[in-house]
Amino acid sequence: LDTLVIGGVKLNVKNTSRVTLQDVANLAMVSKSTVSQYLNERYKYMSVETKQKIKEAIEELNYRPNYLARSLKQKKTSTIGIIVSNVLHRFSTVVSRSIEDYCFANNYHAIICNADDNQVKEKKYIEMLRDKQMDGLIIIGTGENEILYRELLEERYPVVFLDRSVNLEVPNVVSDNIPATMNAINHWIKAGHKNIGIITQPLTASPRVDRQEGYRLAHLEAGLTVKKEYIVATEIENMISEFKKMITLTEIPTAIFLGNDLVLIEIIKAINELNIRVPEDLALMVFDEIPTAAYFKTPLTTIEQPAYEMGQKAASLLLDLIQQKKVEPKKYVFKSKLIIRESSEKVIKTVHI
Amino acid sequence: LDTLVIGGVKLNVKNTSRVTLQDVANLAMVSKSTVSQYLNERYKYMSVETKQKIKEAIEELNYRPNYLARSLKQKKTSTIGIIVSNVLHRFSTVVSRSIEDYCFANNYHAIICNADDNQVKEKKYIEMLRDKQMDGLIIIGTGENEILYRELLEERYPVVFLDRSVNLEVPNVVSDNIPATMNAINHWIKAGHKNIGIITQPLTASPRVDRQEGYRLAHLEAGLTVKKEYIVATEIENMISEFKKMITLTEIPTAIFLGNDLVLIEIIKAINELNIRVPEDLALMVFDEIPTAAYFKTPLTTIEQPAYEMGQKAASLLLDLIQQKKVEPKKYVFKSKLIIRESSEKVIKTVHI
DNA sequence: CTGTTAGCGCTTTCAA
DNA sequence: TTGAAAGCGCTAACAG
Repeated sequence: LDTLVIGGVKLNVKNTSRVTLQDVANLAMVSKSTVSQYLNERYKYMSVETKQKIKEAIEELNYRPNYLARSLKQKKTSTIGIIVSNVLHRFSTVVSRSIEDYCFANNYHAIICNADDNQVKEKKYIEMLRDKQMDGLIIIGTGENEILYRELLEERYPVVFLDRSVNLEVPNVVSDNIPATMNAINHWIKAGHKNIGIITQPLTASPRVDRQEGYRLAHLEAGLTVKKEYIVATEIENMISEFKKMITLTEIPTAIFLGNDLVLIEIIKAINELNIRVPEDLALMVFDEIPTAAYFKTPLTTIEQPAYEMGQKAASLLLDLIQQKKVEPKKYVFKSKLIIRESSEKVIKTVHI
Repeated sequence: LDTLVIGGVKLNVKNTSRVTLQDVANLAMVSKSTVSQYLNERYKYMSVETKQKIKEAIEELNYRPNYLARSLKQKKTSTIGIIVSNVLHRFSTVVSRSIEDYCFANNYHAIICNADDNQVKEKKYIEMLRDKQMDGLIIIGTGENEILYRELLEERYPVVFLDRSVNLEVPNVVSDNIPATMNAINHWIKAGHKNIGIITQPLTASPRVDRQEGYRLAHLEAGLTVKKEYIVATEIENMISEFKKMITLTEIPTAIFLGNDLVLIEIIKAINELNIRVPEDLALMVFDEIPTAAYFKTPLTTIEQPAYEMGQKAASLLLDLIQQKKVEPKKYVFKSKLIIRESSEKVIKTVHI
């Protein structure tokens, strides 16, 4: 305890790093509650002198309130948690930045956790965030903790799912994966492609399932058969070898659809190594826009999701939930956009016999 | 309050969402402190039956401890804050992921905040993180809050600076910006370039200053004059127009060094639009590795920083500081690596008279 | 208009 | 081996 003498009055004051509301009250010679009123801007019936005294005491002591104590008492932290499945996706970066912006503007805080596509890690983080009394959660889930998700809902804990949907009564912000992929595949079918492949990560997350489903539906609608050998859903580590298998089939695909940016980064390595020409030997599209897509050796055709808008929507839904406003527990679907560049533009000549 | 009857004993228990330690104690018919002992694994003198009773009560009630309350009492949160200058840099993504990994492995948590290259936002976040009683901070600073930084140090608050150094007695994890840039520029000078440009964001952050300095030193060492018109340090928004000015000088640079990935994304737009050939018309290098650098129309020469290692180091320094271990308040310098690809490889023919 | 009082949910002596 | 009591820093009824 330091001793501070002001106007002849001697006061004990804790050292600067741990000034409390009590210290301010002592110095201003009012009670704790009055200082608390002041801090919470409940000036209704506060005299000008009291206000002034408190203000000076706060400055003098360089006082800052302890949010932990406040939150404990108020039973709210004004903080939300974000579980990101994998921070290395560009999509995740943009989404979490968007959510943070929304929170900042609304005096909330966001804490971002990277589940790293790992179910166990996701579970630990969800529990931790609850234990730290986050007011709510936005989850870009691994999709593999359904029991836990269900528990959260049963306890009426505010949660919004993003990107990856779950079959639960909860708001889901997603993009139109099925129609967007159908549209992309149709573009190729119209250009004459008959042997189209698709590569995604394992089908543990709904967007991957939906993209594969869109691929399938486009084929069915066009009356084309869906060939098992052209459909790969595997871990990043095995992707190159699976790709190599696909392009050594007797009937090689003329076009391949890539499930996301991480898939692209793998496949493009192999394409380069094997000197495959894009799109002459193989046409390519990627789900997810890449900032430099236009400057590739062959500019890349991509599907752009409105990531920023999706983040804003998810954040606003969550804050509404937290503030007990009425929120429909439905899917909020966002439209994504096919951006055609060279990599997909090979025309297949049809041979007439 | 719900009523729960167990073994003929009637107990009042709060509804599931807010089970407290007191509820567990009631159900197990022991005192709060005994439960607390159990939670903190102080089993020393605890009877097997007590342990068992508590265990069952916790499961029965689905109890989870409130970290806020614990932190308030213990005066530590086991959480650190990360201030990132701009999440859109790939470097920041990798660094924060690295720090999070380190924390996860050490039972700490990291909360990431995006200062968005904005001094005011940075200040707000630093204050918020302190008010939330974070045990320490890793700052990739805007560099414009020196007074605040100094205050933190005076209060002996654990802080580590990363990427951007400050002239304070504090641990700084940085890469070798000056020699790395000199090395890169020397590569061009040896190839015969005499008119080399450099474009960075404004000189508010030390890496930008250092990269420009490395550029300058390489010129001085080689006895080449440094031309003002070849040095640009400006906001992203003005970058394209400044670049266009540079390439309409009477003596056009034959090579340009780009300060980071965000600069590249701007400049490459203009290069494409103006149909400038790289490296024939203009050689290019970028500070910062880009995952797809090898697959550009002209594969990009880059300088790769050991971002992951830097994150690990910063995190370990900070945890040491927090645990009162001795930490030298010096610069911890990491070596970056020049990765030569085509974009820089133009040989200038020297004309002999 | 301001102070008293009683907690928020947990930890931690100290005593029994 | 366990429990009682005090208190972390703050807020909010309620009195006065």
